[in-house]
Amino acid sequence: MNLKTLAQELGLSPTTVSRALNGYPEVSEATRARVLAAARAANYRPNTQAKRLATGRAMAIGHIIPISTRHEIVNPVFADFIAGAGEVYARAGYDMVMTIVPDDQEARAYAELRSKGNVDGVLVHAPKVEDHRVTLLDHLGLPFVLHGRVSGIENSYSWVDVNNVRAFERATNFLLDLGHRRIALINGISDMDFARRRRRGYEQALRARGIAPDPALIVESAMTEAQGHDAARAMLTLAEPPTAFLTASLLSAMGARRGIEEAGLKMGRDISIVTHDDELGYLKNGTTEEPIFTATRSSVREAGRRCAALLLEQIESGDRTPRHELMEAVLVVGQSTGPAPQS
Amino acid sequence: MNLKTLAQELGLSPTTVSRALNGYPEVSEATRARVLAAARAANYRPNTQAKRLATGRAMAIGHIIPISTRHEIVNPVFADFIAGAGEVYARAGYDMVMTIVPDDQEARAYAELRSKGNVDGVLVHAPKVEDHRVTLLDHLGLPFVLHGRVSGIENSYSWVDVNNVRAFERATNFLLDLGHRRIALINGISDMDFARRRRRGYEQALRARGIAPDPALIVESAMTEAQGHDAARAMLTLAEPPTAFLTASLLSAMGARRGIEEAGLKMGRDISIVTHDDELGYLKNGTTEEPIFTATRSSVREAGRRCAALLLEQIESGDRTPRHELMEAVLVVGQSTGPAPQS
DNA sequence: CGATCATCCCAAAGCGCTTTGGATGCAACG
DNA sequence: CGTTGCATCCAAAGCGCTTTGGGATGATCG
Repeated sequence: MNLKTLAQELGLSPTTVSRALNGYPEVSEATRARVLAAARAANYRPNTQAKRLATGRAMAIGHIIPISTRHEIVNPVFADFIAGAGEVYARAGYDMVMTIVPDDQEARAYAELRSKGNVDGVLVHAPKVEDHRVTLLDHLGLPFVLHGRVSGIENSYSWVDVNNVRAFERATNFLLDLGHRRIALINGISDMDFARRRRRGYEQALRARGIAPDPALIVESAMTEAQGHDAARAMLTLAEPPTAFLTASLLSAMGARRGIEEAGLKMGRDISIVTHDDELGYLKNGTTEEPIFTATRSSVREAGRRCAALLLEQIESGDRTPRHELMEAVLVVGQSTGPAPQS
Repeated sequence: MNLKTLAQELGLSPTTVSRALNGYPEVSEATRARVLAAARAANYRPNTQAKRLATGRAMAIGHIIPISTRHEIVNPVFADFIAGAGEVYARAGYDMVMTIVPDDQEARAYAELRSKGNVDGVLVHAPKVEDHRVTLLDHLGLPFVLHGRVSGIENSYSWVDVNNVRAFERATNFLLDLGHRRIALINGISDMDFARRRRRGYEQALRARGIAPDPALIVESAMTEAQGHDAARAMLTLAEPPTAFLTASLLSAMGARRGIEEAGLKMGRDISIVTHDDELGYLKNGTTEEPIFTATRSSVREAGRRCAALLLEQIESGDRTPRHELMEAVLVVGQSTGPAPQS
C-alpha cells in the first residue's frame, strides 16, 4: 500500500493525501478525517526511504562504537546509555543506527555516515582526553553531542556530562572527614576524559587537606571486577596500606570488596569503599534506600536521555550554538564506609 | 556531490557512472577506472536513501529492544551480542537499526518496521518460552533469526542457540561426579526459554542418578549479583544446605561467592560453584587459561556474529527455508569446584 | 561488401514521497 | 455584476539513485 493507490481509492490526489496525513492546513477537516480513516483501515505507513529522500532528513541518529582489537572490551555502560537515548529517539520518531567499527577506522566511519547521508547527527561516546572526533565532526559539519567532555581541546561543542571532578572531590572529602588519610584510587583507563577528571577531583581534595597524592595508591585501568580485586590485593600488602578505596565503577568496587575480604578484613569496618555508581540496570548497588556501597550516584540512562534530547533539539531547531548540561552526582551513604581505624 | 554532477564532470551519463561504480560488465575497464578515480577524488558516496528507494533494499537489520516498565533491566548480554552482530553487518555494508520500545508495544514496533520498510530483516533477542514474536514475524513476512529458541511453539524458524540443556546437564554431572548430591540451581527468569532449558538439563542429570530435584534448591529470577548473593545466603541456612551451586551467569556466581564467604565458608573447598559464562567483554572469568569459576563457556559475541551471518545469508539468497545453528558450550575447570565435603 | 554481433554507452522511466505553483469554486465586497 | 480573497484541491517537478530498452560504433564473418 502506497500513497498513490491510497489516493486513487479515495478519489484524491497524492498531494492532498500527503497533506492530510502530515497535518497541513490546506485541506478541509472533512477530507482529512476521511483520509486518516482510510489510511488506518489500509494500515498505510509512508515508506521511510521515499520520505527521507524527499525531505532530505534521515530521521536517524548515528552511534559509532569502535571495537578495539587489543582489549576488546565492550563498555558495560553502553547498554544502559543506549536504552536511555533510544527511548527519546523512539518517541520523536527517529531511528537509532549503530555502527560497529574497528577503532582504527572510526574517522572513516564518521565521514561515510556523513556523505552517505544516513543520519542527521551523531552521539559521541566515551571521549578521550584528546579526542580528534570533535574536530573531525566540526569539520564534517555533522551535528553531534558528546557524552562527556574533552579536556585537551579548544573547540566548543555540545555535551552532557557528570560533574566528575566534583563527585570525586566530595567522595574523597567524605572519606577524609571520616579520618581516612591513606585513600587509594582505583580509576578507569587514564586516556579517558572522565577518568582524568575523577582523578583531578580526588587529588584536589587531598591537596586541600595538605595530603600529597601517592602514586602507589593510584591504579588506572579497565574497570572490571578483576581490576578491583587485584588492585586491592596488591595495595593491602603495602607497607602503609590504604584504609579506604575510591573506585570508578561498581564492578571494581565488588572486586575490591572481594580482595578486602580475602585479606581477612571487613569492609566498612577495617576498610572503607566509596564507588561511583552509574545505576546500570543489571548492576544495582543494593536498593535506593539501602545501598550496599557508599557511592556517587548518577544515572547513565538519564544521561542518555538528555544527550538524545539535546541532539534532537539542535537538529530540529537548526541552531548550532553549543549547549551543555552538567549533571551532579548524588552522594549516597551505604554500608561500605566507616571511620578510619585507629592504628 | 551526487551522481549527476559527477557524471557531468566526467562527460558521461549517470547510467554509465552508476554501472561503473557498481561493477556491472557493460562498461569498459578503461572508463571504469576513470570513474573510480574521479569518485575517489571527489569523495563521492552514493546517497543511501536514494539507493534504498531505487533498489527497494533497506540495507539495514533491525533489533527491537523491549524495555519493561516493571523491572527495567537492560540485558547485560546485550552489548556483547550487538558487538558481534554489528561486526558482520558492517563488513557486509548493512546498517544496524535499534528500536527501544516499551514492551507492551513490541508487536506494533515490528509491524511498523515492516510496513515502513526500513529494514530487510530483524534479529530477535531473548525469546520467552511461549513467544508470540515468531508467529507475528512469520505473518508479517519479515525475514528473521532468533537468538535462542522457543519451546512452546510449533512454527519452524531460523535460530542460533547454545545447547543449554546439554551444558547444564554436563555441569550437573560434573558436580555429581565430585560427590555432590545437594546441588542448587540459581537460574534466570523462568519465562525465558534459555532458563527453561537449563533447568531441564539440570533436572535430567539429577534424575538420571536417581535424585529428585528439590524445589527449595531452585531459584529463578533476574541474574544479578544480588540474586546470587541472596539465594546463596538463604539456601545455606537450610536444614540440609546445598554443597554446590549452579548459576546461570557470572554475576550471579559472584554474588553466590560473596554469600558463601559471608557464611564463613570457602568456595572450592566447602562449597562448589559452576556457572555459565557468556564471555562478556567487561566481565571476565579470570583468564582463558586460569578461570576463576568452573564454567560452561560460550561466547555470546560469537553467537551474535553467527546470528547476523545467518540472517544476511537468508536475505541475500532469498532462501527462506529455516536454518539452525547449535553451539556447544565448553566446560572449563576453575578453582570454584572440588569434591563434596564429607558430612 | 553487407549482415551480424559484441561492446560500450545513453535517454528515460521509475522507486514513493514532498512541495511548488497554480487551478477552481464560492462567498464576500464595493 | 465584476472583483477580490479564501478555502480546497491538483499537476508536475524533484529528491538521487537504479535499471530497462535501445542506439551507436566497430569488429567479425560469410
